[in-house]
Amino acid sequence: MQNERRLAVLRAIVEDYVATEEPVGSKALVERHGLGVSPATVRNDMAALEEEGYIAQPHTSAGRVPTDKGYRLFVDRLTTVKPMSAAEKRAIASFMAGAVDLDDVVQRSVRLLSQLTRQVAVVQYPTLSRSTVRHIELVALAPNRLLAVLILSTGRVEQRLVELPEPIDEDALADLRNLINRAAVGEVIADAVTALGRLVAQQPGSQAGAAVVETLVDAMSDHRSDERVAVGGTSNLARYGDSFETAVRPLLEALEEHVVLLKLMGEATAGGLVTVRIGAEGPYQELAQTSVVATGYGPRDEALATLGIVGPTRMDYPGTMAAVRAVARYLSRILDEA
Amino acid sequence: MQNERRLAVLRAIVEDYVATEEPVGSKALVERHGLGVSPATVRNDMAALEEEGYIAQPHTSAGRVPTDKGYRLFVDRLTTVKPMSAAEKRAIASFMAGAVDLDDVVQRSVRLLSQLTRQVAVVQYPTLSRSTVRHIELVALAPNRLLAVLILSTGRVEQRLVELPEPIDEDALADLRNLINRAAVGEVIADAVTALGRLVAQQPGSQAGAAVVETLVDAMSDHRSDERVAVGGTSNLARYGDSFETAVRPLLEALEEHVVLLKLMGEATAGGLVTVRIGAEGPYQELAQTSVVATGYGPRDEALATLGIVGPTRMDYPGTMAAVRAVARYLSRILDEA
DNA sequence: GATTGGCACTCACCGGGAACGAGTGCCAGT
DNA sequence: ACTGGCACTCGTTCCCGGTGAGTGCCAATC
Repeated sequence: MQNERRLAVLRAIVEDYVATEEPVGSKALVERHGLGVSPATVRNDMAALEEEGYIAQPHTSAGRVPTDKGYRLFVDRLTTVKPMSAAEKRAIASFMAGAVDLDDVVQRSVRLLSQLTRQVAVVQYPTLSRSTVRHIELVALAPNRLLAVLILSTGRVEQRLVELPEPIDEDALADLRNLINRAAVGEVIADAVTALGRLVAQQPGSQAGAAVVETLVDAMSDHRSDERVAVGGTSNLARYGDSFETAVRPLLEALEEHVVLLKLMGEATAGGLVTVRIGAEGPYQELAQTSVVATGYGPRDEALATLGIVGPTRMDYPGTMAAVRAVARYLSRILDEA
Repeated sequence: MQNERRLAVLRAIVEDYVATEEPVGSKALVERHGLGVSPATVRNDMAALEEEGYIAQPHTSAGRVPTDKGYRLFVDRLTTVKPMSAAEKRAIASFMAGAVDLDDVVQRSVRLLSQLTRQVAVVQYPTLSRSTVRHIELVALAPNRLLAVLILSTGRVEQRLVELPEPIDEDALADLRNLINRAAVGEVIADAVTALGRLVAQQPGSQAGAAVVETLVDAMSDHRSDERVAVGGTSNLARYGDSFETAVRPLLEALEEHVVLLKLMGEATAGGLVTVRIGAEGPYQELAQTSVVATGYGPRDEALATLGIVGPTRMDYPGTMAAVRAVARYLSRILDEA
């Protein structure tokens, strides 16, 4: 891939195909983009591009369509990230303003992202693993039953019922609460788990304490809760038009299996870097027709969790990447403030 | 509608059409169901049924298809609720066992319901309005900033940040916590709101208290949180086959608009009563091709919230109704215990 | 009066063929 | 290296006749 014009032709093909959804021919190309050469010349370039695997034709006597490899080259070398306009930025800000809690923030983000990109948006809730304990509350519901509430730095709240082997009175409960909070508050989850373990080892007497700690440790190491995601904009799937059995069904299934979904989104990347997975590059061959545009987010650009969109390989990559990055940035900023 | 056999014919048509997805003709009818009469007789009955609007033919020389009115008669008079088998009951119980919190319970319910019915399942979270306050916790995050956590009888937890106009110390916070809890715990939301209001009126001094109460009252009367629903089984939409623009897109859109969705599900009905809305009977004409099977659930059969499925008018109503009822019953029982 | 067998009729659903046209590859000329 | 010309491919569309499922009606039967 050296020839300059060939790249221009590839770019033009991608842009046209994304816009029209139809295989693009040499004539239409020179007309719509000011390539300054004749269709025949473009045809030669197209033959070369096809030879190298960047484009393909669905059948003889049809125009060309970008392959996964073609899209890949396009996003790697032919795309300049277009920054969001001031109006768009304002729209984002006003959309996110007024969120009351973490749930709300995440919900708004998916919605925003799906509207900006007109694709299915996915936002993972901030992982437990790297957040710190802000407070642990124990609420007596009955003499031998209490509710443990775990409040994390990201604003996440986990709650668990604890059945006690023996009743506990208010004073003992207050002591326990102090003890636990002193050990865990401010610690990263992993450290909090070990600190709480040590606590039990030091005080073999308290059965109630042991039960509470067990539940807390359980909640902290529950990786299921790392799998929480919010999904939005599924109605955009209706635009897939053809190929329902082959594209939409597996995607809908993936969207319900959060583990699968998170694997699909891939590792969260920090610092404004947006990951693009095109078609068969992803881990599931049933989803060979879908691409993922994702990035990480979190306070102080820490990539606590992933966020992004899932859509057909035929999509507006530059615009989508810009939107994903912008939303991740706003979301991170909000977590910074909280 | 008096003739006994005509009803049998209608029932047979509905059952066959639901099973085969194809317009059913007179000959196939007498063959598959032991009607004991000739096709010609059935044709006469069918002509009468069509006259009365219970069935229709897509075009001349095609079989008959039930109309909304036909389905309506079918579910009203021709259907006997088939109880779940023991195996199914066991499957349900094991599926729901081991849920750790309210979120988890609701998630499992949607999943279960969508698998049982092979339709899109919807479960509304228990409404705030009729639940009682179990505990209110105030956690100091900074001298002039605290987190208010509202724990309700259904297991729901709402949390809000409160910015204080002036710093507050630990003792004052403890006092405030006691005061608030004494006023609100055990009360229904509406009563708790008035009780808290009275509290502020009696103690005009405390600005911090006023701020906290304001936030709490706000959270309690926030009707947005009544609109929380969980949706599952969307991949079953892929089975719609034809009619994507007309049926699937509006449905996907409705599923994202929780307000719309709840209106669609209708009023929650208690006591094992299952509501069926067929096609155009619902409030949205874009969803004229979809039916809703729903019921209420809640502790002590109180209908705190709605749960059900959304699917094509052409569905297995008896089986679906049984599944919806069974899941609602289990869910209610779990809330009873909590 | 209800039921039935017979029969003509309708009409969606193929399958095949012809016309069309977008798009290509190649080649000779500039 | 580019371009105009040209033959060729092949999917798409339209038309058309055959087929068959299903109907409505009628006269005959129980």
